[in-house]
Amino acid sequence: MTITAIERGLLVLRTVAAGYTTVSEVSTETGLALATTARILDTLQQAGALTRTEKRYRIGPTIIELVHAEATTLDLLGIAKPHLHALADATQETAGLAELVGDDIVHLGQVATEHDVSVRDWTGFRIGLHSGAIGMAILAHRPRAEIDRYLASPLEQYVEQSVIDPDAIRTRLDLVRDQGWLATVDEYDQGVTTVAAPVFDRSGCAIASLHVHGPTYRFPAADLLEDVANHLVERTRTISRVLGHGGTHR
Amino acid sequence: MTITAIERGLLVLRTVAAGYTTVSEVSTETGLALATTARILDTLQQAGALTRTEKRYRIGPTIIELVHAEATTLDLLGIAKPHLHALADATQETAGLAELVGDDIVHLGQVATEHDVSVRDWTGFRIGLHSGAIGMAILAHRPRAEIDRYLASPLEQYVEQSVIDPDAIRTRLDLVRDQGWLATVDEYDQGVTTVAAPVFDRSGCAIASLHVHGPTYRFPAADLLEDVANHLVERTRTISRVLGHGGTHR
DNA sequence: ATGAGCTTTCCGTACTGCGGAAAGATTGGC
DNA sequence: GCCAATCTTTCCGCAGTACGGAAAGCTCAT
Repeated sequence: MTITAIERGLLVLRTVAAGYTTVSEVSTETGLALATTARILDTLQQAGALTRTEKRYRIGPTIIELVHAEATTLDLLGIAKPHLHALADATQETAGLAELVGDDIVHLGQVATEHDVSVRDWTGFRIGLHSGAIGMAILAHRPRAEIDRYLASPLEQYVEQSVIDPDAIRTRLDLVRDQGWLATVDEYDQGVTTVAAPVFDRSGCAIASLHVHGPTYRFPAADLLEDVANHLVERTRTISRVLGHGGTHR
Repeated sequence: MTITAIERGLLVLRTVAAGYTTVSEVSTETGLALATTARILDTLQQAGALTRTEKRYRIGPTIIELVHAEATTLDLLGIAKPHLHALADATQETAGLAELVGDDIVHLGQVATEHDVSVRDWTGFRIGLHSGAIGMAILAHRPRAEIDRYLASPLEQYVEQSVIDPDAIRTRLDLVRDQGWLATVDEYDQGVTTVAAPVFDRSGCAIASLHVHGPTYRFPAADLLEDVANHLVERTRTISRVLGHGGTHR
């Protein structure tokens, strides 16, 4: 059973987008009663989904914001996808992309190698920035006030090895800024090592990170951490450039 | 009184756009009961406002289409606005822009001169393509099959002087193609003369038209029709170029 | 096999959303 | 200025929709 009022709300939005902009035009086109149409239009307007000029309605900021959030995400993943494939091939481990949303990271997508038969898919998963390399790679390149505010708030201990001491986290953030990447062992998930590097937007703020992760017992292979990290940083530099940034190390 | 179900639908959409993508995440974030949240998500998904991959939701095509319709309209009007002002100044009459929507035109905006104190604002008004110069300027530069289909359908007689004979309309369309513009007297509205020219997109199809209109008793001034038409065509050529088109007459 | 956590479905019922009608507002013709 | 036409807004009685607690179902880790 679906909700008729929501269906009608969407029908009215589509009708307005199609160019029928007054109460009576929308009522005629949708077949809804005038009073019903007026009430739906008013509800959508008060919620910001429609705006009203005199007696005519048009699509409002709330709808535009929905798509902006979605389109930005789709663009970033599209740009990153070939790089994720390249990283997965080069390292023979899972490569992934996560973006900053509020004080959390959200996984946008990942690419596994063919021999990773039972790899967990983190796509859509959301977790705090301090949870591991993926989040701290981003946090290190956020405005100072934002970092201070985040570290002043209570930090959740996701696993036994979660680092929640602000000073210890600051040390890690310094490391990210110095070398351009961060590796964490067993923090994001038990038995998983993660190497991550930040992706920058035009303004120089980190908005996402790219990472490679694998089981700690085999990843990274002996003496190959720097190699993986260099591959990673090279890819994030390219992606950042596409987004209008000059790269971390000029 | 507004409609709670529609408000909740929009709240759920905003929550998904913010990165909370599963039923339980959305329920927790919004404070809605699990069953309620599940039903709202399902309704939005069936209407195309959300899409679902496994147990995660994201913004769907219906919402993206809403904004596309709106954004395209806003872009075109923004581009045309300075030209409308220039035309209004040059002719001392009202200049306007209308776009093609289905088999109709919809007025996007108009600019009146200061001495037009009681001019009617057609913004948002929708009417068939054959209603006058504004629509026929567009129809003349649509694909042949589309013109045939339109002229084969019953045509509404909006006013006494409406031309609804397909052969007579085809003659007018030929005229538009020959000279680049069309003038009609008393057809769009009683006592109003309209001069219109088409605006082209990148592919060479007319998607909108620019027009100047005024009371028939004074517009256009004696022997100045060609002058007004030339101003108009010049402006539509510039706008079309911005949209990626080479112009009607190379 | 079992427990935890999440999703889906059920179902009794309260109150939300509905629409016809009336009141109000605007516009244009005379 | 008056009046008719048309559109918008508001009212209100009521039918049935949407609600949410609870249970059933599913998935995954141990």
